[in-house]
Amino acid sequence: MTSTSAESIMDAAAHLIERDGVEAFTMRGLADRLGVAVTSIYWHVGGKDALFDRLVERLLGELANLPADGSSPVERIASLARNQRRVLIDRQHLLAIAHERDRTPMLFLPIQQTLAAQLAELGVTGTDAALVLRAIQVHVISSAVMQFSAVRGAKHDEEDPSLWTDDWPDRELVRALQSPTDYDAVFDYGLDALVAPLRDRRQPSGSSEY
Amino acid sequence: MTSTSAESIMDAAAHLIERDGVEAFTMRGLADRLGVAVTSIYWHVGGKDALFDRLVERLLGELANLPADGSSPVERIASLARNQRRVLIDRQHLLAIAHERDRTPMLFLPIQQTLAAQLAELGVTGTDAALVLRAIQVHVISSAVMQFSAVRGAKHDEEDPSLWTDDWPDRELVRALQSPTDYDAVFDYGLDALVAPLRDRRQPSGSSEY
DNA sequence: ACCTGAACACCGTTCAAGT
DNA sequence: ACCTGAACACCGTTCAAGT
Repeated sequence: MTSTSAESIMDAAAHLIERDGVEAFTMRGLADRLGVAVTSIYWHVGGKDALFDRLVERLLGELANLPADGSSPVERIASLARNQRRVLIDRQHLLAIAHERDRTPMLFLPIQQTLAAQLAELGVTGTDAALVLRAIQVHVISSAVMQFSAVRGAKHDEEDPSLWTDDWPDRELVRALQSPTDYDAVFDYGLDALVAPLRDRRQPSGSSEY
Repeated sequence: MTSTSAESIMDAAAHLIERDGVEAFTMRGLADRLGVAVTSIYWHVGGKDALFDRLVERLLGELANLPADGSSPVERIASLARNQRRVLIDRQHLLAIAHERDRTPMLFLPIQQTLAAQLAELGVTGTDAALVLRAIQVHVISSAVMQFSAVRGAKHDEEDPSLWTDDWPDRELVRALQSPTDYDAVFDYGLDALVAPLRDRRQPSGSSEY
């Protein structure tokens, strides 16, 4: 009764990828998992490309209607960014697929409108708003894309100590750089810097700059 | 006289990847290009993994000794970041390889020391310096990693206009978001925000905060 | 020391054939 | 409408064999 519908195939694929990673995924492996001939997958969802495209669509769905908590526009923008990031980190493998299929720009879309509304409340509009909006989006998505790869890389190789001369004065810095990167802290630092210029903004009293 | 040394194999591989992309690269294709049997490549440089590792090493070499122009520490930090970014964009395909092999953290290393020196001039040391340093590095590398994928993606698909209701008040914003992203501008905006907190810093008069 | 061809174990995908 | 097995054109890699 493993009714081999398109939807249940996608579920199995997502599960397999989540467990073994994208690079370990094969059509034949998926077919085995489903107890089905490979070719039957082609009938239901199409080839690997179509299957991955559908997975990205799923991720896009999860990104829609994210909550924006906070009592001020700036706080809501930061909240939105953090919530988007959380989903992307939770769905690392789907994010990796979106990346390698050149679909990362689509990840902008789901929260674009909400972000724009919050910026409008701050009086940020037009090309200014577009720039800020994209800067935030690139920060969220690109740092998530890289974190995934970076964290996996950190498990294998030891630090290269030869790059630091032993007489470098700031021992605390050297020690900090030798311990693994806290990507959450790095992300928050960057996000805070990005929204800082928005903090001393008038409410929509007009559009005066300077 | 195409002396098939390890070095000339790497040159050919880099050229092929630069021209046709990473995903189009095959061992057999490289062998054809060199007018040689596939197996001979294995003797000189090893398998595909070893070959890609060497390419990343090359990229690391290019990242060493980047110039840091500017009359103040903050300007030199920004200059360093921009120069690193330029190399990464120029070597997009090698960056993509480094990314998919989980080697992006290694790209931090070549300019880490120079960056630390400039931060020290500003009185930023210890764990503070480590955080700022990593925030800058993540900004440079991750945005470059993503830009590559995003720009290629933008060529295929048209914008999805259904997401913007026609009565959205800010027409200028909608128009700006429909035109392709200017990643240079987005990068500069982010970099500027990241170094902004460093601008109102004392010279190494001490370590007083607040 | 260097290069080769044959062979192996994998891929994704197509297609004619079944029910 | 749904599922199958066989077959094709590719991969990366190993290894015994040549010179």
